[in-house]
Amino acid sequence: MDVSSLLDQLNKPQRQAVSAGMYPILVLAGAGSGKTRVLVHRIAWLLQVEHVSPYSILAVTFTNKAASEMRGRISDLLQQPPNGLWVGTFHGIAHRLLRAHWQDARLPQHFQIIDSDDQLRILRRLMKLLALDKDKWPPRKAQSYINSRKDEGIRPESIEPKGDFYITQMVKIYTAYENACQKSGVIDFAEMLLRSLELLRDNTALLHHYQHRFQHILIDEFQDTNTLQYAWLRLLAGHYNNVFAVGDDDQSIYGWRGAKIENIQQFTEHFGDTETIRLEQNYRSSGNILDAANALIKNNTGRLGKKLWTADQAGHLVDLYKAYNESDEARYIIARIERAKESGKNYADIAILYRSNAQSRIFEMIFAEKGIAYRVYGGLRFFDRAEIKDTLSYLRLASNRHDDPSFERVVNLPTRGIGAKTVEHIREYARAHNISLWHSAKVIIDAAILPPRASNAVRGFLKLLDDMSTHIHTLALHEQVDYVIETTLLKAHYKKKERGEKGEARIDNLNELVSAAEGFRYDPEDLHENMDFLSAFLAYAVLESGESQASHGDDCVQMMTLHAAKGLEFPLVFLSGLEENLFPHRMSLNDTARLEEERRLCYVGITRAREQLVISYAEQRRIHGSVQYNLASQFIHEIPDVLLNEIRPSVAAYRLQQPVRRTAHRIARSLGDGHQNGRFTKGQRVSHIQFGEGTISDLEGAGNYARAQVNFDREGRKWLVLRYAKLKKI
DNA sequence: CCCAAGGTATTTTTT
DNA sequence: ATACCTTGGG
Repeated sequence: MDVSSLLDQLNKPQRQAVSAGMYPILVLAGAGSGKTRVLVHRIAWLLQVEHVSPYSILAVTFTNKAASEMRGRISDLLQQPPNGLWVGTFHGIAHRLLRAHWQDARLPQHFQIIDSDDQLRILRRLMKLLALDKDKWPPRKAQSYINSRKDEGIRPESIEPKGDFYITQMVKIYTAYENACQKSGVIDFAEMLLRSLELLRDNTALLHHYQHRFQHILIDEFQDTNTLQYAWLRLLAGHYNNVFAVGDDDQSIYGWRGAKIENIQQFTEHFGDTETIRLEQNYRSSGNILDAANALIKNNTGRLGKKLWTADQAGHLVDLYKAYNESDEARYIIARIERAKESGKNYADIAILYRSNAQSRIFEMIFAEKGIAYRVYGGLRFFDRAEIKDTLSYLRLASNRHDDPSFERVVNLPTRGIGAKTVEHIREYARAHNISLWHSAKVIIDAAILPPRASNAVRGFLKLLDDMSTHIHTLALHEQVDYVIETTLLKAHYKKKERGEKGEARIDNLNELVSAAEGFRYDPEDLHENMDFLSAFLAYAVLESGESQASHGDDCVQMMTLHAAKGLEFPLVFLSGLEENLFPHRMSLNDTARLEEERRLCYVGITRAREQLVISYAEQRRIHGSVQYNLASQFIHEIPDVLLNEIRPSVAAYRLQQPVRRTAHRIARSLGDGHQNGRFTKGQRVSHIQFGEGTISDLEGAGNYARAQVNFDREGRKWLVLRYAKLKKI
């Protein structure tokens, strides 16, 4: 391919980025500015102009979807698949490294990946073992503690509790958890990255090999990297330092799960001689929408700075609808969707975005009422379903019998007379001898420790596993899956246990799993990486269980959270629920950094719209069962009035049907605004029969739903429903 | 072993 | 409101 044609299709800064020299480059790519295009063209440039071997290029993304999109677009541009080129997610690449070097990574050859669900199960069990009261020590807290430490690259050995009891406990749990995983030959998501970082760090020869191999490293969505991923990149890029990072600090919305916006903000400092290129021309949204986005994001501090512009028309103003309540909001939006459909838009071109998942409900109800097709993104994914995970657990045991989490999951599923007591015996023995549950069960049977009935049941289970592994080897993957579903009686179990729709859905899913196995092809690049077909499928199931992001299919209205909307675009976008306490979320109101992340989230939302953006908020909204009265979001006020078209609500009939609520609304509002509620005010000292004395720190709701948040001297903060709490003023 | 009742928490989510 | 989980009884 000739050089000019590669650059011809690009604008000036894009060209500059694609054809930049061999040094660290940061591309600040605004929303809709063609960042994937730049990445793909950069790779083509390296291959065709710089004559870099595909073998020495590594491209890293966060999601499987982004990775496959990139792969597809590279193939399209080159008109052939780029063999030898590594394109994958952080986890996918780490996984590949670990498979290739399992011994150096101190892993069993058939190690398995566990998801956060499995992780939590393990922790629950371990914490029970450590005799920790689960009310005082919630396993979820331990889980997030462990994951956060791993994301920071910290092992338990290097944590110094310094007398802090809480940290001492967490370290104890972290250590026990690590041992348990190691013993079972399983690794969690964060472990995958940490383990591969350590693999490289501790093996000079390996490190040099990969540092020399990957002369060019490209990263997408750089603003989302966490400490560990960043360290991993720096280590791997350490020799050539040819890092090509693409990202947008204004779209960093994953700080709450460890992403460090500082990584992009400090790129220049960390990598020394770098070049920063800004892609500011937007090819997506019309002028007014962009102006609104720019005006909003201007309120954030510490930005790297960037101003989107478009050659496009100003287009429509941003519509703003002030709804009476959430139902009014939903009806208005859906009425507009119907109108848009009539004037020729497809449902699939329309998205409703919201801050939290619970907001989708009211829309769903009205869509159902009107018979309009819709799709909600971000539900339970296929491979996360219980019946699928049950089946996979059997398959995992067939592949690695020491996989304790899987053993625990299916040892008595379907019920086969192995009760809690028996399992406890097996666990006890396993613990005492530091062996896996499967091994323990085997020994226990031979030693005839258990009562005969339990013993027989366990023997039956072990035999099932044995038969399974011997039979399975001669079968094709989908036959293996089918074999397991049938011989373990899982299918029969679901058929019997859950009659009706739910059970049928489960059976369908099991059949679907067989089809998935049948259609499963694995990357030939993995063939030599110590992977058999089954292992590859199991890894795929955990690692790429995805498809929770939008894909257009049937013509239906798209509904999703703002987080799920990142990277997507729609001609018509409804941004709903712009109220204080909801968006920005109440949890983020008191912290500047978090508030700024909410603002970036809003920025992401606005920039999803191509032609028309409609923002809405409700004066009152039912949240957690009680009515709240929120002010319009501060973000609305940050958009200049000249860009907004405020829509006068028509006095709809249903409004008039609810005069009682309206009165209640007025009363509550007058009370709520003064931060008082009936007899109580903020700051009032009160006493409670059970919790003792405290100070009221917040009030909300009205009538029977009125609640007060009380900061108790002994018990801490609690929300109490005034009607029941019987608080006494002091 | 299963079911019902009661208690509790309820932002965002990929791998 | 509601979904999820725990716990207690049959």
